[in-house]
Amino acid sequence: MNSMASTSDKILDIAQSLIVAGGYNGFSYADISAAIGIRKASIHHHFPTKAELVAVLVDRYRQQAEAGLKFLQERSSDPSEQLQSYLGFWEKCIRDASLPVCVCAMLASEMQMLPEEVASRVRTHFQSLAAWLTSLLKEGAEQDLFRLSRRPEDEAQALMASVHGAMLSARAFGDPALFITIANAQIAKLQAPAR
Amino acid sequence: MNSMASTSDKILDIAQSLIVAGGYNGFSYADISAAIGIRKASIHHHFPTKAELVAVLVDRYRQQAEAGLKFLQERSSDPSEQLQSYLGFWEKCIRDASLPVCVCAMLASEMQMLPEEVASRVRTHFQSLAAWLTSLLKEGAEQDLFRLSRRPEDEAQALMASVHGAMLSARAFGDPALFITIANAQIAKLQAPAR
DNA sequence: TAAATCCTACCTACTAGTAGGAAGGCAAAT
DNA sequence: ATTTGCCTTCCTACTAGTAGGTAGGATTTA
Repeated sequence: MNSMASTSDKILDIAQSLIVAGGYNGFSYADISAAIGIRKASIHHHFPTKAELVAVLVDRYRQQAEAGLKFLQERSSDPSEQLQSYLGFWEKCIRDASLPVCVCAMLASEMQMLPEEVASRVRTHFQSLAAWLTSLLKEGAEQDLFRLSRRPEDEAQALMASVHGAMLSARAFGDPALFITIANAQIAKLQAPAR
Repeated sequence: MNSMASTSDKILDIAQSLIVAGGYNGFSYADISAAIGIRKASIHHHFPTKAELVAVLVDRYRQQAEAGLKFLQERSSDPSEQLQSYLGFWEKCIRDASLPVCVCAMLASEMQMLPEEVASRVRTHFQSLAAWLTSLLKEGAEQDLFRLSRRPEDEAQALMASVHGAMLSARAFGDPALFITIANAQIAKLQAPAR
């Protein structure tokens, strides 16, 4: 499966795992070169500059994310279930360390020194995720599954922040289980107010 | 005031502002050198290695943070007020860009490739902040100011995650106001369930 | 044959870190 | 009082290694 992946995809795969480990400044072409057994210059053939590489990487990540969210929407019409699936996805990624943190969350922390072509794409991902969560909360509120104490837009921002913060805490404490603990506490706040 | 600060303090000040901008791998001795008009070798005199520099920096940051939190506790016995002051402090830091994000939150994102002497200190800060928030929430719950839907420890983790995530979102969107919007939404969830 | 892919070999700029000396402050010995 | 010597601070000059990136040739694929 990995052996028949194209070289450029392999490059992006490795780059992504290096970015989630150490951010934009935490990896080099030499690192990728060593990881997939290809020379530095060959990587430059596929991605002339580092900024371009990461820009393409974020585009690919955003596409995958949007496809994934769309899939969740289509699989279940229950907003509560969709939210559970979304958080379950991340729980799995964090538990098996396949993607211990959102690529864009990682890059967002370095926003101030990111090349503009990367920064703008990270912003776009944040916007699209916020929009997805907003419509999810809106629907959930209409179906009386969630009780919102703020505008759906603001609640979505709060939820997104919780998820990103939970990833950070899980990483800081070296405890993957902490992610779902925090996420569940947040869900409880969305559902509890009724009782 | 800055002119009578010791050289090593000036080094730490600059290093801190560089770290919150771009993380551990986002600054170099040359950057500090250029910023305070001292040679690279002189910085190595004060802090032999980069890991040592950042370790001392985190120690200083943690001391300042703990002193600040203690001060908030002493200034007001009202947990609700203490929480407001804590969030107000960060709102100001983010608004005037003096400290747009917690140093340890920044470093935590790079946890996996941090020197152990730095990583352990970052963990310690997270623990001490979580402990402070836990006792704050516990007190608030006893005084019927907060309604907790989970153990105080878990609620504290959720709150801390929200704060860190809010910092990240404010940065990603380039909108300092977003921090307090998210923070207020979180406070509302702590207070609202009663009605 | 032509394009895509990957290579060797190289570039300049920068990385953290070191060796060793100059300048100044300070305190004890003269 | 002045000299001696130590200590701190900062310097110039340098190291080995790494950063992103390039030129141009070889090999593979269509």
